[in-house]
Amino acid sequence: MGKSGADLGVVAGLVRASFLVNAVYAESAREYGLTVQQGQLLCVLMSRPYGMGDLGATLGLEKSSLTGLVDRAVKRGLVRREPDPDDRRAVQVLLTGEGSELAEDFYAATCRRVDELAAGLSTPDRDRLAALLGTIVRDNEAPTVFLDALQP
Amino acid sequence: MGKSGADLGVVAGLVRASFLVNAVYAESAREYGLTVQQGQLLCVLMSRPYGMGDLGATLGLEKSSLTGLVDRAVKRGLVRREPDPDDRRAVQVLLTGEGSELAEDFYAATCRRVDELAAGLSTPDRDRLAALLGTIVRDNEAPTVFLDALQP
DNA sequence: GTCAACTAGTTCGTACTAAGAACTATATAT
DNA sequence: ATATATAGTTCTTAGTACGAACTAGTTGAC
Repeated sequence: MGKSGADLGVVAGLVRASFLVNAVYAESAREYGLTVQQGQLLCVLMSRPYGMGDLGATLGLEKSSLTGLVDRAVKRGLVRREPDPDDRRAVQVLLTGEGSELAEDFYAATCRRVDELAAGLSTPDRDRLAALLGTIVRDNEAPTVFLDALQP
Repeated sequence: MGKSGADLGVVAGLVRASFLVNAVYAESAREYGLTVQQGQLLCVLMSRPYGMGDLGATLGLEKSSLTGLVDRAVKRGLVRREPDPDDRRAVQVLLTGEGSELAEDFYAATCRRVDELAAGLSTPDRDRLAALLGTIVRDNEAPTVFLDALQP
C-alpha cells in the first residue's frame, strides 16, 4: 500500500485500471465486429493517414505484424493503401468511407464505456484524474492511439 | 477537453495510460520469455490456486481459450493442474516452484516499470492518483489480476 | 434410487495476432 | 555507378481467442 495507507498503490491501480480499460475496449470492438487491434488501427487512422512505418511505431508493432493487420482491414473495406507520391516504396494507409463511419461509431461507444468506468467520480475528481493521467501520458510520450473527445 | 481546460480528458487519459501500461507489461513479459497472457496468468496465480472457471472469469476468457493457455504454461513447467478433492470434474491450477519464482521476478520487473511511468509525479500526486484509480477499480470490481505491492 | 438437467473442462475448427528472417524495390550518399 | 539504407511484403512458427460439440461428474426431482 502507498505510504498514505490507501488501499491500493499507484502501480496496482494503474495495472488494474488498464485491465478495465482493455476489457471495455474489447467489448466495444466485439460490438462492432472488430478485434481490439482492428479497433485500435481505426482509432489511430481517425486523425490522419499513416505510412506503415509510422503506424507500426504508433501501435508498437513490427512491420511484419502490421502487414497482415492492414491486409485484413483492407479486405473488410475499412482501410485502403495509397501510393506515397514522394516515395514509390512507401504507402499511405487511410480510412475508407465505411471505415471512417465505423471508426466514429466504435470510438464513440468506447468513449462512452470508458467514461462509465469513471462514473463514480465527482467532476472535480475527474478533472484531477485527467490532469494526473495527462502528465503520465505526456511524460512517457504515449502515441496518439486514441483521440481526445471534444466534449463541451 | 475537460471543462477545466486541461489538455486531455479523463477518457483519452485512461485509454492512453492503459496503452502505456500494456506496452510496459509486454516489455516485461518479453524480458522473461513470456507472452503477456502467460504473465497475466502467473500474476493471478500468485495469490492462490484457481479452478479453470474462476480463472476464466478473472482473466476475462472463455474456458475454451483458457485450456490452451494453461496447457502451454504446464508444458513450460510454470503451472500444474491438480484434481479438486471436492469435485472430480474440477481442477485446481497452481504455480510450480519454477513458476512461482518466475512470477515473482516478472511481477517485480513490471512493478518497477509501471512505477517509472509515474516517476514524474510528486509523492502527494502519486497518492492522489492511487486513490482515484482505486475508486475506479473498486467501483467496477476489477478482478485481482495484479497484486498490490507492499512497499514500505 | 434413478433419470434429467446442469456444471467443469477438454477438443476441434477457424480466424487472428505477433515476431524474425529473407526478400523486392526504391531511395540516398558517395 | 555502386554500395548502403529504407519501405513494405512474404513466409514460417507460436500463440491467442472463440463457439460448438463433447466427456465426465454432480445435483435435483420424483
